[in-house]
Amino acid sequence: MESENKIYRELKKRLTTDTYNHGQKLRAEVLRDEFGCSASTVREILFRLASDGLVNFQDQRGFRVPDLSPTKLIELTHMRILLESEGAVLSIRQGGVGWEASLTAAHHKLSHLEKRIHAREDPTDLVDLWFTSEKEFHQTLISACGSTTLKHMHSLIYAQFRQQLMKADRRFDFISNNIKQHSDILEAALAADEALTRKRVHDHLARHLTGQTATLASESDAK
Amino acid sequence: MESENKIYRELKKRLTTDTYNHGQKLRAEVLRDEFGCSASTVREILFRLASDGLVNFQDQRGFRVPDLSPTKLIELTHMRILLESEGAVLSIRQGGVGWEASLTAAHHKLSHLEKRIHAREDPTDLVDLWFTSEKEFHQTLISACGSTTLKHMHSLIYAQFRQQLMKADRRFDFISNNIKQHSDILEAALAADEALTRKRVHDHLARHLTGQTATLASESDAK
DNA sequence: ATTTTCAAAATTTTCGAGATTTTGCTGTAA
DNA sequence: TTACAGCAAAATCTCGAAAATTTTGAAAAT
Repeated sequence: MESENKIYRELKKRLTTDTYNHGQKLRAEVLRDEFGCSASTVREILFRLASDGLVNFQDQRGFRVPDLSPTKLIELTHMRILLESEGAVLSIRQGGVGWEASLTAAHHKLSHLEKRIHAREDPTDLVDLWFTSEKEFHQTLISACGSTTLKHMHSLIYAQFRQQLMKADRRFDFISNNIKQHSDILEAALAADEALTRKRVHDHLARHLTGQTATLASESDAK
Repeated sequence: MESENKIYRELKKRLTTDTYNHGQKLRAEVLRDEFGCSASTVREILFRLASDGLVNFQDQRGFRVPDLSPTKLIELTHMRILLESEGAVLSIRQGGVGWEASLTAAHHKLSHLEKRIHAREDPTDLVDLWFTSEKEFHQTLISACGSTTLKHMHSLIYAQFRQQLMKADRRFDFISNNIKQHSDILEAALAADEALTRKRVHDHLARHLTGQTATLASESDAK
């Protein structure tokens, strides 16, 4: 079972990075050969990933990588805004110095990495690190919210979001004004400005929604 | 697999009603005998339920019904408030007459049922129906929000909430002012009053949080 | 040329037995 | 009495193969 978790994590990583094509079939027998375990074990893992929303399952038709879906990406973005705004504000209220410190630390790492990537020509080997750091920054942002449930929901949504975005836009996020947006969020959070934090989290996450209809209720409240 | 889904639904029903005790072990071999399938099949189903948060899994130690946790119940309540407020407001904006009609219908059924239960002495045989109707009312409330993802998250949270509440308070919900609260929500929703709908959804769901610290950020906004 | 039929091939699902790990009991020593 | 091994029983996990189902592809019919 320890190896089962290992395989689970490896597959999850592949599904949230760029390894497989959307719609691609995931056959238990193929993965069994690759990982050196039985097909039943793979099947269990694929069921878990299906519950996570990272894999599609159809009765008698096996498992597939989800299709690219702009609609889905919009929905996931809205959920992230909802959960991260809420989690960030709660963290501001309850986090204290410890939280501020860890958020600053997470931002520093991410910021440093983004600068390195910008400097280079071919950042392919730094991409993995960037993904880890970006995720960690957003997780830290909500880490002091006091709700395991909220954090768990967020991690489910985040993984699906990453999966969709990865297929939708291979140029990734570290271009343009992404660095500034992360800094802006940190600034608002450290200032304990709840409304501003909400707005900046929203603006940061909504950057992929260009031209889309505003279907998030909180959006109208966020000025 | 059709039978697998059947077993999944049956187990889910048991876990969200009162069949098992918290902490109780769920042994694959026992369930296998009961459902007439293999232990591996049961194992798959239990893994799915574990991902849904309705069952706890520990490596090499099998599956258990989750313990009663007041903290968890509070967190789930907060998530419900967050998701249902958002979903209700979005539905108000996008639902149209069709949504209003179905919400009225759902409320009518629930209301009728609650009156029947109040009239009787022993409502045990109506309880099942009430659970279905209560769930349906809340699902209908957010049904026109336009986000499959939001609805899916909500259904996960709702099931866990029901599971926890069932163990925490066996007197159930149809006591006290529950009838009025549902009517209030319907009224606010039909009036398309977004702020009032948020407030009434909040008040309705927060009724179990008596004396608890207010850890939900939206709470302070909801006057 | 298109559709239908049917059997072979491929894939998915189910199953029970063997391997591994945990649990509970018993006896021994401090 | 308590603590700690050692051992037996029970439970869990892994696996490969049999059974059931779907897909494929070629021949026959329209």
